[in-house]
Amino acid sequence: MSIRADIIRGHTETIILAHLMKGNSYGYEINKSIKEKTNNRYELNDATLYCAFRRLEESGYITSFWGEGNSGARRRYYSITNQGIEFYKKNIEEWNLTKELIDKLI
Amino acid sequence: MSIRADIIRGHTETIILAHLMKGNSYGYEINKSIKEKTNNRYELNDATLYCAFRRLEESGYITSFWGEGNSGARRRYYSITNQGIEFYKKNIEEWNLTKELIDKLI
DNA sequence: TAATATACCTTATCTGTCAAGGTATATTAG
DNA sequence: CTAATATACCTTGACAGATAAGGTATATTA
Repeated sequence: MSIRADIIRGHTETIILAHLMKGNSYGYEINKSIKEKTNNRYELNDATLYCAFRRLEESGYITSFWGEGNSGARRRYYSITNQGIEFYKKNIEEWNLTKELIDKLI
Repeated sequence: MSIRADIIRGHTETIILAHLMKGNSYGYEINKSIKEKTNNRYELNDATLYCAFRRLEESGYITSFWGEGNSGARRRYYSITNQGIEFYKKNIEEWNLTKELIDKLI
């Protein structure tokens, strides 16, 4: 069983930030991690992922830089900002409230 | 604290069906019930609600009929179908899986 | 040498939600 | 009696996040 987009919608940014809370990372790695953590039951669409990076960076929640090293394909690394950390924490609280409310409603 | 639309998105139909699982009802009543159950922390936008009714009826998950009785404003009642009950149960399972996955990811 | 994995990006389209507008009736407060 | 509020439904246009489908480029493995 897989999950509809509308159900995950709105959590994409929080999922990315959660990963960045544990250290800098890049798109491909984050998505692989999502796949692994969910035992292949979920992964982000490429476009969704990179779109979310743009939004997060524009909002000041992450910063980006091209990775050093000349082996392999180039990587754009992302780093969470202090604002991003605050935003992440707020989203976690919101998720806990959401679970509570939806469990009451359905 | 309130909840962003994107977080609830996708649950509207299940919330409506959950209400109809307990008996026939109409839009205004369903929305009032949502408000009460969540202590005014959440309610559906009118347009969202009536849009969802259309989708659910087109999909065969609910049927509708105008309420009898000549007191008060007219009401369009909705009734959940067998297909709707199946769909509701599927959505509940999906929600349980979603909670599990998101809790792992964020 | 071909296939696969890594790694990033853009564009057009889809879909649920919402703001803002509307109609109409019944009840309550002044 | 009248104004305000509650009940009850509906439509339209716009928004925003997600997706499909396309692309580029390098490194590794068969």
